[in-house]
Amino acid sequence: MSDRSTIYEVASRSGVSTATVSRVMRNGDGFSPATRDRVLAAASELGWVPNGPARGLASRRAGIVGLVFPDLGGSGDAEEESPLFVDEVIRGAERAATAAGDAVLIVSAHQASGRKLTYSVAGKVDGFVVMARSLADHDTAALAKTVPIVVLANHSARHGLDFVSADNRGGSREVTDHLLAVHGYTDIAFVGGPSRSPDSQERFAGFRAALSAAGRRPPTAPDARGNFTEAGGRKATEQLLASGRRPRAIVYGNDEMAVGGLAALRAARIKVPTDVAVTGFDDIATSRHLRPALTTVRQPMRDLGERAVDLLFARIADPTAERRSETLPVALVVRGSCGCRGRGGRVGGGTS
Amino acid sequence: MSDRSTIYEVASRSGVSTATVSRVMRNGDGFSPATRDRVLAAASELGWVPNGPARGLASRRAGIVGLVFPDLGGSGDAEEESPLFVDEVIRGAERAATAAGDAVLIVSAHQASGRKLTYSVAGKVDGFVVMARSLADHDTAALAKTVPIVVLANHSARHGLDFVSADNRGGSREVTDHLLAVHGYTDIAFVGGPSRSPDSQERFAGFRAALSAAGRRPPTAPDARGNFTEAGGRKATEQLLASGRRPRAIVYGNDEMAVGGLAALRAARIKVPTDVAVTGFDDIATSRHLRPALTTVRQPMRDLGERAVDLLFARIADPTAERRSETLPVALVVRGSCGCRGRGGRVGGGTS
DNA sequence: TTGTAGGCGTTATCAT
DNA sequence: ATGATAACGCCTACAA
Repeated sequence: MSDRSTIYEVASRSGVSTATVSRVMRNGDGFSPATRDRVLAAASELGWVPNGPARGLASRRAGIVGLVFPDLGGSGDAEEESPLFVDEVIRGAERAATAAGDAVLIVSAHQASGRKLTYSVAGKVDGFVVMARSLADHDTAALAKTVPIVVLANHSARHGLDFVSADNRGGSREVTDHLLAVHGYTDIAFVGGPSRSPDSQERFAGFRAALSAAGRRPPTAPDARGNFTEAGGRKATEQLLASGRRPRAIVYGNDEMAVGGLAALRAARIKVPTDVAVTGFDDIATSRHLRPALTTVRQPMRDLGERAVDLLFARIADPTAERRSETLPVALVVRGSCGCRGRGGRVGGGTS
Repeated sequence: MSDRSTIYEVASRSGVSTATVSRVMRNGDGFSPATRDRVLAAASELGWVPNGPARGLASRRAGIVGLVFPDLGGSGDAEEESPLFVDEVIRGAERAATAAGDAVLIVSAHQASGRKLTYSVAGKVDGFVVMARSLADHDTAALAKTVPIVVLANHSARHGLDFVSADNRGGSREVTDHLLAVHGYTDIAFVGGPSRSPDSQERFAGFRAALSAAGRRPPTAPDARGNFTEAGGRKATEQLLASGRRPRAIVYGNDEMAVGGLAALRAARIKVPTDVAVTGFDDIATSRHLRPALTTVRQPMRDLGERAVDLLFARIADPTAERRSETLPVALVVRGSCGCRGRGGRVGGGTS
């Protein structure tokens, strides 16, 4: 009730040594079924569970992996970034960690507090999965000197860190191809995310690749940019329209911006997809409820989290192994905003 | 690089004792600025951070709080429950914990694996915040015998556990009042959630209270029930219509079901809000993008997480203190689905 | 302001 | 199959 009991009490209560209790609690072998039952019974009666810290200290493994994700500026009412993405990744990570008997410690990082905040928990985990844009590059690098790390983003190749990412480029190319090939649209605008965002860069690259492959000359820069938020997408679209541009289709860097874009287009009395087709990237929950429903690209968010944790475990197991990375396939989700009829489901597989 | 250094190395490298290094790392006082700098420099050079487990063992505090949330059946494509709620709570908890220098460990619990899963991490944390419907009641009770717990749900009063919840009853009563007083609707149906869900029960109670206060005789049971999912809401609505009932308004137990309901009504060629008004509960992200946008009740999800963690800290600090509980106010969010014009924002405050 | 030393509750190594 | 018994890395009185 008050003071938690220890392995000693459980040991004496069940008439065995602490070593045996330890063995039983670790599900290993080296004890008879009878002994096992006695120990478990004693533990249960005392409401005892092995002390994590003591365990971690002795075994040199906390049994906890940390997940650093970008702080979604909870202050205002403006959704700074798609929360869904983060949450799904968290779930995937939790699943993979649990499967391996570990737990997940979450850390929200505001770019600023990055270093300090992260160090305060670095000692509590066996390693970190660091999501893109949660830490400044140099902070990530510094952190990597203290504990094993796997980055969840496109780049970081230059940092020599393990990483896993979605095939942003391939997905972007796929939607663009769809617009080009299936609908025959040729004048397509691209509304990108932050210029420094690797994801944003990759998606633009995919857009360009599709255009090039179709024999068209791709632009050297996005027609407009937003910060991956709904408001940003609206503003970027307004600018695009204000500049006099009237593309037949607009490829947005992500769903949230597409949502904002849809609002801007509606305000400008431009019909979607009749006058202009629209596509996004991410497939957030809202997308299928819009009208027209948004044609977009779905990322395997859960899988991203899982794979990142798996790579982390591998890295922890062998700190000197060669650098590894994985790119997960994405899937085109065709709905109404591109001009296709009905609310069709996913189409095609991913890219490698 | 390979083996992590210890406090001893940092101590000798900076020419002080381990006690002093410890003091510096805990941000306490009792050391000169010069010493502080030397220690920090040494630590930085060695890439050293205090070993969490060792620290936890010695101080008897892991510096970690656990958050148990319901497993959102990641298997199928059906969203079993509003993920937003869980995620926002997680964020709130993370914030409160961080503010106190602690970290948050997340644990997804499938009703089944509840006991086992949870015990495997019970030793790693100083206490748990257990979200509603993540653990069976008896598992929660059992867990509470091992570590301090705060429940995030309406009931649990009977278990004598601390808890924090949103004012489900008040919010439900408020939307219903709105339908009654502002719109003058009298024939209002209620589509509830799982009968065993405390949230569901409270919301129905609020619905009844509003009706009673308006001099109408409230039903003894919801007109239909769903499992808080979109599919469930659709099905429940179809049943309602199939039974021949044609209410002037439908109050749904949550937003997801309202979304499904909207689809069912559309399929039945029943116009919202012209023919029938609709309201939800939760204010999920999708709600404001629907058309008509959904009138609903917003819960202070983030705050719920924060308060729960705060209560947990208090409980950890004083295990023998009296039981405490808190009910947080909710806010009515009036949009188009109830019949109000435009996309008005929030209205009124909460209830106590 | 700083140092000394015992102990925190397990795990893991060696025995038996 | 089961026991002794050193670590494990840090905190925290207690001293100085």
